[in-house]
Amino acid sequence: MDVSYLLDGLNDRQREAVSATEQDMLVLAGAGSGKTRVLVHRIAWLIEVMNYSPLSILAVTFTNKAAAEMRGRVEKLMGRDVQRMWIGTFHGLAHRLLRAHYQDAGLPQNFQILDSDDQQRLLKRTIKALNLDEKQWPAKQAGWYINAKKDDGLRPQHIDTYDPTEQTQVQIYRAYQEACDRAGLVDFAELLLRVHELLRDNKHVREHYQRRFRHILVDEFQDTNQIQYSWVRLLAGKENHVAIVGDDDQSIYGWRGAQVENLQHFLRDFPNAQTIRLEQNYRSTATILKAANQVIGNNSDRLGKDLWTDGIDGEPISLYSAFNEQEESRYIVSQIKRWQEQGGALSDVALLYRNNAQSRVLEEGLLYSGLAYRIYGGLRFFDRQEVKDAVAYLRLLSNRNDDAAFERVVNTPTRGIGERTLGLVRELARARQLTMWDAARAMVSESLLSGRAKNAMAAFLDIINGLEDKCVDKPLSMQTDLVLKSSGLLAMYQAEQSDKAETRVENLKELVSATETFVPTGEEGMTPLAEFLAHAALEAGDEQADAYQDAVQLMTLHSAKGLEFPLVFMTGLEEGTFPSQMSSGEPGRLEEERRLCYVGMTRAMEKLIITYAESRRLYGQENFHTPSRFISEIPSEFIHEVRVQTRVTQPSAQRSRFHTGASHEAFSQTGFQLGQRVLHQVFGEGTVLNYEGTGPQSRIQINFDDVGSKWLVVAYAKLTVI
DNA sequence: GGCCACTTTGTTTTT
DNA sequence: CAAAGTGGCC
Repeated sequence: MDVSYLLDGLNDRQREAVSATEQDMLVLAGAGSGKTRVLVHRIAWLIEVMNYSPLSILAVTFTNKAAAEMRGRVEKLMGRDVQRMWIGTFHGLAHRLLRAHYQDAGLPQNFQILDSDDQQRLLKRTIKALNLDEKQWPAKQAGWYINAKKDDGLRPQHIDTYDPTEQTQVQIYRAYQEACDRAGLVDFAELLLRVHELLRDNKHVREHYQRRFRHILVDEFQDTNQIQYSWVRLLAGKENHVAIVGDDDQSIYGWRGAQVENLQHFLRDFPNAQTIRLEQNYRSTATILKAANQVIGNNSDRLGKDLWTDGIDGEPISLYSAFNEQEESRYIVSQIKRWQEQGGALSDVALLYRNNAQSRVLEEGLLYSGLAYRIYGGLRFFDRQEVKDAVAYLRLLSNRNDDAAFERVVNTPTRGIGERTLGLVRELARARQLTMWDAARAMVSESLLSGRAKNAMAAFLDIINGLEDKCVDKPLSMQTDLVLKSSGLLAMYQAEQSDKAETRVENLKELVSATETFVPTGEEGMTPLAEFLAHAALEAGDEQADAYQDAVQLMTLHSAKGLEFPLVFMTGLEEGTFPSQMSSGEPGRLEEERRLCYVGMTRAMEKLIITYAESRRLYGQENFHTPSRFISEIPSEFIHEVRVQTRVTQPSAQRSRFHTGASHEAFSQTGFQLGQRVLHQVFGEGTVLNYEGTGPQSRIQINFDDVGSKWLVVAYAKLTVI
């Protein structure tokens, strides 16, 4: 068979990785070096040339999006369906394994997945039940602690501490885990940890999968945590081949347990592994690459890698110093407009920022100028309140012991089961080690509740039981429809008088159509409902946005990883914002911020524009910042400073003269706006920084490109708007 | 049970 | 500053 198409168009390093003989391999893939391409071709090579069955290959990614893209590209390249091949996320594969081996993993057959929101609620209740002060022991921190321990493979009994604070955290961890186990609930970290324990402790299961998966490929390996890596090692056994792809310079998730060190550990644990570096970049201009290389070069302990391109130098990186975040936004808008006038598409433009709070001012600027935009990172479909309510009913149908679902819907819509009644149920559940459902049943049958509460609770139990009878042998979409109607959920939202309620009803209907289009795989004795519930938990779905609209893309630097755009704005490059205040002090954290900067810069294909604001409002307070250290790490030869902002020498004195809000409008009546570009006959071009007074006596401060900042009387200055 | 006023608390995100 | 959460009151 002619397999040359598998190597066509690849560079030498890529070919080497694709066609490597059977051995372990570390592919150090720089940004834009064709990493996914190599993975996809490697999989096809193993099947077509090495004659491996698609079933003997395991490919793991972090996000559903990456997994879907990989599967799609493999299918396209090979021209055949690889549905049965295991390509998925760590969590998706863990779920699949636990469903198949629920008994060995010590789980009930109908276990449910707990998302972060559910986990938070359950923790809150657990902390309350332990009679701990909720102020002193916030559920958030407890969750953070528990997840971190699970990521490190630790159960409560493994944690030995004399620190009283940690002892309490372990106490919460233990109580929370007992609650999960009783209810058949598995949180995200638990999925991974359970599979790790399953493979570690069950020789039979482990050997089965070791025999099956001859080749294991892991994408974005720098993002793996301890437990994910030990999974890889367990599945690899002694005989299988592991290929990992990653980039230590793009490790930006250390704060959530990812261990870059895993790359070094891999080289230690797989001593025969071949290292292949993909350093040729096909994305950015040489200028952008050189600048990014310089920045990341300031980090220590790198595996070492230098991106290069045989492409053009391209334009210099623009650096714009704004006076405040409003003016930063105005400048960005003006540049986007210029891009658009030159024929550029809006969807080719990305605005990147360090934290979500920064998006607001940018958004306002775009809105004001009428430019279409799309913000990433909003609420996703299955995260919406009304959708979660409906799903909780479905979960309860599937598993009565699901305490998280029970608590969510027992009084939604309100049916007279208040906090008092629930308190009694919780008490009984704790005393008898029952789930909420069983405790509620006991309270009704043993008449432990007052008449009214008893009736209300009995009615709720009847609704759920009655729904089950109605749903027998019905298609999933009809079950969902029945749930919405019988529970009163739909009626509740329909009755609500707000603009929100309308979209909520729409979302509930959307949920029904989602169940209609959902195609169950019919796997290992799972009901369509069970499969759908897992799908809802593991893939929270896309945000509801018109992806096809030509719109500017706004997102955090983190969510930009893996994407590319012809024109990229990196905004808010100020000390304290980026690098973030939180990362100061710890060198490790600062290096992660620098990697984030590297990730941001390497998103840009043609043009990179970096902006910062001298002053920025944060929590209602105006703060002055120095430009980010990352700016000074870029050699000046690659930078074009659009405007040299004269340093504000006495910030507090200067600040008192600033005008905002209503007076700003009055100012614009004079014909000028802050941030506007103007021309003076003697001083040349400049930008309006500030003003004082109104009418003929008003003075205006202009920062001239050539001669710096000056105060001029508007009436005499003879300024022209550019 | 629902509404209003008060307090608190603010990185980065996927599963 | 503004959103989210809490607590008191009817």
